Amino acid sequence: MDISPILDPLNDEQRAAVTAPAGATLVLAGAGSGKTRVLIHRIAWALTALGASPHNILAVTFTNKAAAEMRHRIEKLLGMPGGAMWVGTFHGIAHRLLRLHHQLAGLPPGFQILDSEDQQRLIKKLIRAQELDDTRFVPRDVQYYINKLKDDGVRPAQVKAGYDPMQQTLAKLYAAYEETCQRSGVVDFAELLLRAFELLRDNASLAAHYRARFTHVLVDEFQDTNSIQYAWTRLMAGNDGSPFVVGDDDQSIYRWRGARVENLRQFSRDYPNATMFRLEQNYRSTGNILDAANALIANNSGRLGKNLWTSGGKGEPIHVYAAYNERDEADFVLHRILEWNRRGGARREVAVLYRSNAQSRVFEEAFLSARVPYKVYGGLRFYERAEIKDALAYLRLVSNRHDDASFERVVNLPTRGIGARTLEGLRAAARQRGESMWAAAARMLSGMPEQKLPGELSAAEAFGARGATALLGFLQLIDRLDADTKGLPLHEQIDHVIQNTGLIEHFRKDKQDKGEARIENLEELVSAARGFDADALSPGTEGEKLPPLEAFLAHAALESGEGQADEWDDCVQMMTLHTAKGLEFPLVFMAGMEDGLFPHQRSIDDLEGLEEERRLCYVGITRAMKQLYVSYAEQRRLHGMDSFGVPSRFIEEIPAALVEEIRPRVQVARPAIGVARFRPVAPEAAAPGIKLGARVRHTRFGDGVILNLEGQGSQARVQVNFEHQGAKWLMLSYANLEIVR
DNA sequence: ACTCATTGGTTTTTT
DNA sequence: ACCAATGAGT
Repeated sequence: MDISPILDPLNDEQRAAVTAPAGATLVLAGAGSGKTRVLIHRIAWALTALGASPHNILAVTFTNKAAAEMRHRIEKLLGMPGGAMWVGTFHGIAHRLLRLHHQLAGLPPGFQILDSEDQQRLIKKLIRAQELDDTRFVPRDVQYYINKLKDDGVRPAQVKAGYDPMQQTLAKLYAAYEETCQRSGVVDFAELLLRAFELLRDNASLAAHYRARFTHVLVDEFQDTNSIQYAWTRLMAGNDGSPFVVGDDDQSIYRWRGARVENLRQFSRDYPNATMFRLEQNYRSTGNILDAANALIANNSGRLGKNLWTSGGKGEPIHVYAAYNERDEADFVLHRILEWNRRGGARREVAVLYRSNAQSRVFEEAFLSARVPYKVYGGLRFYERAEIKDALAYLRLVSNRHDDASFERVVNLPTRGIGARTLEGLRAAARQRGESMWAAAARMLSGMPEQKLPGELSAAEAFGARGATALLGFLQLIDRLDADTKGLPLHEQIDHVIQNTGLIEHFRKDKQDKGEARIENLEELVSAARGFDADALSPGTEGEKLPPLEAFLAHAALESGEGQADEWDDCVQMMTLHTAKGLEFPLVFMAGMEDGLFPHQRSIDDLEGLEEERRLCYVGITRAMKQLYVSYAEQRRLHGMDSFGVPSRFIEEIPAALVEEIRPRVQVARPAIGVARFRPVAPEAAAPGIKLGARVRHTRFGDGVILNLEGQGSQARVQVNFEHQGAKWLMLSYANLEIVR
């Protein structure tokens, strides 16, 4: 086979990495240095020069999108289908393993996947069931606690709760949660990974089988792996196997969800013979943009070290705009985009990046009124919509009666007279016997004589006559749906369920326009099912055939369905900095660059958090190919309150030589000659009594002492050390400080 | 069971 | 400001 297409498009560094000898390999790849390309060409290299077959390849990514792209590009490069390769996300591949070996993994054959919303609802139910104070045990926090333990591989039995009653209760909740999941036959996302890990850890011969098979294990975005993913990768690759991992410690922005950058270092320790490569030549951005990124990230400690360079030119400076407020900022961005447009630039080449989703609003309003098409990424995805999840819950019950989460979701939707009382009785009964709600209901309503446990109530006692009838109706409904749809094609199954559960009527009643949209979404679900082809999604199935309904449900949970339909419309792209990772745009705006917003207030105080924010900023800067605009608002309406901001510290970390400040348009009356703000104004003149050490009062921040003064006239700033809020920089002209004493 | 008012809380996101 | 979740009242 001709290997020139594999090696020719590569630079020296890339080629060295791609042709590395079989064995552990670590590629530190800077932003825009051809990371994915190296991964893909490495696979091609393994298949040609190293004599591997597609059967031997396991390639793991974090997102479905990345996995799909990888498969696509390999097949294109090699000109052949790579069906026998395992290419997928950590979760997808873990899922596949668990389906194949569900018995060894201790799972029922039809187990289903709990997404994080389902998980939270279930946890909430458990907290209530244990009659705990849900202000002390916040479902979200408990969810985080449980997932953290799972990410670290800790099972309930191994939790060290000590004598702290809070910890003990949490540990009890974790145990109860696990029990419920196991009984219901459902698995959450963290559980997929943990089970797959334990499966290999506890079954030496199975692990040996896969190690023998996957002689080439490749991992993308290695800096995003958590402990379990890393441990699993090691089991899969073996200690003397050939893991080929690619990552960039400077782009680690998911520490908050369990990612461990340390895994990059750990890799070198665990594989002392590993070859390491650095990709530092950047093909994306101008020199100025790279210099800015390099300078910024140099402020982080403990980096593995990397300096991006380009053979291209310096390009334009980084533009910094100090907006008066957030609307002025949006206006500014809008006009620059119109200008870009006028000069022949496409809208899809432009990205507006921000720290948090709420910030998109002002831009949307500005774009809307100027009729500039835009697309906001993020937000609710298809399979996460309430009505879709309702329909899926029915389907899940049809497929598995013991799924309590689904049971609770739809037992009274649409309302059929199964109220809180009835459910409480049912929950209590189920808890007492340690069975699912379905099982408890069926048992109590069967009318069969049974042996009662002491203190157990009869159906009539527990639910009342009306509740009992209604509940029986629900059980019969589900059974009927199951019987009526057996053997039907998937989409007809789903259509039948939607038509016969009363969901349509339920949403039709919705007075607002929402009901209509919901019904359309349900119809869309049917057509999604019609187009669903399980084989196309996980090719190379070797006896891992799943009933179509179950395959579809797993698909819905694992791929929440990021619609890529209108990606090619010519729209301005708007998204958070996190979402932007891995993408590139000729023109990039980073908006809302104010301390407290970015870096975010909640990360500002600890070093680790701040460094992660800095990496996020690094990610943002390195998205830009040709032009980068950075902006902040001196005044911003946040949570309904006006507040004054100071420029993000990250702006100052960009060398001044690379920056060109854009002066705000002169407001209101033009000064007669020259620029007023350059006229020296004694601080006293602007604000009497404002001097170092003075005690001042701020309407929001309270009392404090002036630490520092800077700037002149309308640009004057003060740094005040507030008694309760700590030190803050404020614009003197907006801060409205009152001198105390 | 549904409607309306009040309350709390607001980073980032995949799977 | 805005959303979701809760609680009181019809």
